[in-house]
Amino acid sequence: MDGLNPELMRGSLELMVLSVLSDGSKYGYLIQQRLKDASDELVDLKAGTLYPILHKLETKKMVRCRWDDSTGRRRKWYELTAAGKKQLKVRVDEWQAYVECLRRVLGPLADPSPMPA
Amino acid sequence: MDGLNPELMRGSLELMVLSVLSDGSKYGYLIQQRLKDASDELVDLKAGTLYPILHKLETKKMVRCRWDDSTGRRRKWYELTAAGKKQLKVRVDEWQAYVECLRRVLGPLADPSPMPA
DNA sequence: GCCGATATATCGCTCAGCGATGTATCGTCA
DNA sequence: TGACGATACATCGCTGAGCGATATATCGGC
Repeated sequence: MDGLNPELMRGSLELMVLSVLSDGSKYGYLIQQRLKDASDELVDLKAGTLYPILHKLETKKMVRCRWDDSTGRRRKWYELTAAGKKQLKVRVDEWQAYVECLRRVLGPLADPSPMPA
Repeated sequence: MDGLNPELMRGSLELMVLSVLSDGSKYGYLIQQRLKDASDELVDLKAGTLYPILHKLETKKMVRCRWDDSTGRRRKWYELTAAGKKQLKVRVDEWQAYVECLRRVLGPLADPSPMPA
């Protein structure tokens, strides 16, 4: 995590990983890069965060994985399972509900208040 | 927390408490109720969560507080300090940035996809 | 040959949230 | 009157996410 409040990110990292995997299988390091790109450098998942997440997703059968040793670089490719895709939808819905809820709680504070005239 | 993913809420609870205090001073239990109301029952802060947050905000001088023993009910009223109001603005901005960032990361997934025709 | 980037893995710390528990008062209903 | 649920505040200790630190190994460029 970089420019964003790290406390806020807690809980949405798994969603982000699932999301990045939704447009095709990727290996860990690539996921990390894609996430950084997609977020304008704001989300920079540390290795100590990313890999445990991937292992957890694998245990829960949300992703399947396959080692590729054909190049010098050992790479572990991850792909969403059907359960993973379903889970992603659930997580996105949870996220939308959360945002909507916060909007309600924040009330007028949530509105982009322009410079006072 | 009730209908929402509790993992997601982590990190935004303090923001919510500050937010509820922004329209006037309140005591703990009242904050809890207001938050529940404002969120359509979705956010139900437990006492074991709320009071430590308030103590922390007090320690950080984000709120000032005053006991009211005039009624039988011992109540501790909390009020945002100037620093607290400033902090609230910062937190709201962080929240907006976070939401915007997630929208970018989720990409097409973030769009409300209607029933397929 | 050294260094930074690529690539994965694990251990252990920190800290937020919260369940459990404790205390005390109030209003209501039997 | 006594029981019970709501009001009102507090603290202890557990769980689990995130991550810093550390380890290992390969690759390309200078």
